[in-house]
Amino acid sequence: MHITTWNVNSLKVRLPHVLSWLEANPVDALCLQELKLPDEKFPVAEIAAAGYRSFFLGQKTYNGVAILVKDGLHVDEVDKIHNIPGFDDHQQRLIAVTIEGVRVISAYFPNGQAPGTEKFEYKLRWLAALELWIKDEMVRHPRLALTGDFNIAPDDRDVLDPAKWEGQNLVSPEERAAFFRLIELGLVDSFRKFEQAEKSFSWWDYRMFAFRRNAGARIDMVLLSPLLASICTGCAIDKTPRAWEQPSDHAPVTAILDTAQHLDAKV
DNA sequence: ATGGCTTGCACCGCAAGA
Repeated sequence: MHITTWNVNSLKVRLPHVLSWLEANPVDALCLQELKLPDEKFPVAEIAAAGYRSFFLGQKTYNGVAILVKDGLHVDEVDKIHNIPGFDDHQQRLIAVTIEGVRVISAYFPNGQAPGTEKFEYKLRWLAALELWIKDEMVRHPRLALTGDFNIAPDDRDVLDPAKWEGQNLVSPEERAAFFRLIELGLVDSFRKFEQAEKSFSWWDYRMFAFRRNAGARIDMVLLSPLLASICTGCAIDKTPRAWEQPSDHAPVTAILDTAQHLDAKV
């Protein structure tokens, strides 16, 4: 099973990219963030024509998340979740479905603006609620993938110039501590399970020729429960769509799970 | 250097992203 996360920064603008990327990369689940459109404008038909079912939670202008599931895969209909249970939020930032027994979560973590701001406080509250829910969810779903735009660069390797970033949003000690509390729950950063090129990033600012200079950050991730991590055979960032005309500022990140191996192991 | 791009909204400049 191939699971991808991609912050598309407007699904309306990026739909052609999503469709051509899927044609070349027919993954099983494509988790999207920053749809920036209300549910009534979600391009269900176009995505269905490409062979995918859409599960989505949108809103006007901001946020919005979705999971596109390849036709033929079983999705547990009663098991859908919209936003973090128990966390009262009008921002649409999380959706979860169960695909072939794998709990797949598409999450758009708050940006946080800057430490000390109200938005940063909201980010920390959101992260605390997420941790609480994920802890329970991992008990209910031993096969769990938490994917999305984390808006946290967990390690100094995950930005081009750590000295420039010090103390700022995305790398602050509070955010990194919240990220490592997820890791302490047992989640594995699938990207770091494998040898990767140095200076591997998933987001590059639109400004200052950041992509050309590779002035980026690795903030988009697929975290896996221990059971899924044990059958994960690879994780990669695909930089190609970032170089397309009118791109998203984020690149898709794909984790590969050898689910057949898992089923054999369970017998 | 609080700028630099890109998007959506709603009116032609603003908020928000990371």
